[in-house]
Amino acid sequence: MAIEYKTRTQLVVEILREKILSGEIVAGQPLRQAALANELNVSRIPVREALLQLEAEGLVIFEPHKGASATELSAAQVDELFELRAMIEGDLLAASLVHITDDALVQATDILVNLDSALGKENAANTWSELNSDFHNCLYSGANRPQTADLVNILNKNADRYIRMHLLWAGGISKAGPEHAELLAFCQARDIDNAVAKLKQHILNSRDEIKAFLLQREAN
Amino acid sequence: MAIEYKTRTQLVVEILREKILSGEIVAGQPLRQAALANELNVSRIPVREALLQLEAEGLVIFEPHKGASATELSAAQVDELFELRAMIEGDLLAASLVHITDDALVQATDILVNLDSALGKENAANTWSELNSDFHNCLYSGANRPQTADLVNILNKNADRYIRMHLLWAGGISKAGPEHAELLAFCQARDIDNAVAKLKQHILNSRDEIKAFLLQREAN
DNA sequence: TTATAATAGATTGTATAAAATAGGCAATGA
DNA sequence: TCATTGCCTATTTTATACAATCTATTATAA
Repeated sequence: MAIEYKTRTQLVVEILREKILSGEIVAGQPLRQAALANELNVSRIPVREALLQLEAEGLVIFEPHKGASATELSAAQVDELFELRAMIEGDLLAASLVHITDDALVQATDILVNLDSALGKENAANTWSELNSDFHNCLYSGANRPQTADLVNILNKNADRYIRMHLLWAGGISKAGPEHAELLAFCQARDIDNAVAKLKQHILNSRDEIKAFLLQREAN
Repeated sequence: MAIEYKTRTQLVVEILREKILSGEIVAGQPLRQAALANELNVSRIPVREALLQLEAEGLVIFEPHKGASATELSAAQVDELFELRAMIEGDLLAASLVHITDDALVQATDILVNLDSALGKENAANTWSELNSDFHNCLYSGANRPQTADLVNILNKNADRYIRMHLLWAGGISKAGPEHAELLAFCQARDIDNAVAKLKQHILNSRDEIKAFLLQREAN
């Protein structure tokens, strides 16, 4: 297997994204380029370019001469984000199920097993959200729509921070386990209508749980 | 009206985007940082950062140590892009029409007048596509979904290059004029279902025209 | 006391210079 | 002749240095 070369910028992107998603960098907090460069032992240029990339992902916002900061979390944004996801991912799943291979479905089953067993473990949030993303991407693999898949991944990178926060708080999206199983069953049966309905319901359910948590927190 | 400050990076973004959209920079052509910096009379750093932003918009692709190039145009991409637009913009319009103000509709009417008269003029492609974008955004102004609006604008920046190309070739999207008028009429009547249907049809029609052109060109 | 202007310090934005990497070409050996 | 190796050049990537801009604080005047 070929090793893939990574530029420092790319490494910094990954580190910062992880810190934002995990909550180590809290929303609204200004991101000082010099401090980050010092901490990561690189110059400011790769840090700057990494922040620009994260801006494109929506995790960071830039203001000229005022610098970057992690974007805020709000219930309104969650609403919008998860509704977009429900619509686009629903469409993507429908397109995918027409052509999806048995291989992909077997792979999805495997991921699901790991997903369930990940919940109790050490740093559940990281593993869980990664596997969760793998599971969904696996189901969309038959769609053959690269641009839409990219878009979904960007939206998911944004949704991820909310999901992780909720995982840390409540130990998990309560209904996710059974919902995943049902979704997979519909997919295996190539029952497009029910699969799409279940997927949308699944996404909107997690929206509701996360929103309830955020509203409660905003009240404080 | 406050003038807005622009960094050199932002200026370079605008210039390069314009060159790609207008076709002056052709797809696949490598974009040499040093040459661009020289031409625009800035250093390579702003050029680099501008290219990174354009990558986020999908107009440019980066390969480590090989540099950037304008992305290729293909009929398959048009299909995906315009179907995404039809879905998302349809949803956005539905959400918007519930709350849209009369002011916004009057403004849309004005834009439409300019749009029609722009067709014959000097550099029709630029003006037309800008006004076209304004018109659509105006109709979506009631939705109050900033994240979705951002997404739509990114997709439109991508679609724009195809639209401009087609404008240059055929003088215009043949059905756009009457379709815009019909769409606006449904919006003024707050007839959500028909408005959304018309919008989707409008987007998918332009897709068909553009795809036909691209397929013909690819055949050569 | 309040508001406005001036100044200092910090931080970003940009330019220039140095280091790292990829791709091509010539030299060497089978 | 063909393949392999090492070197050279073009280009990107990163570092350092400097200039422009913003923020907060202090001083001044109404």
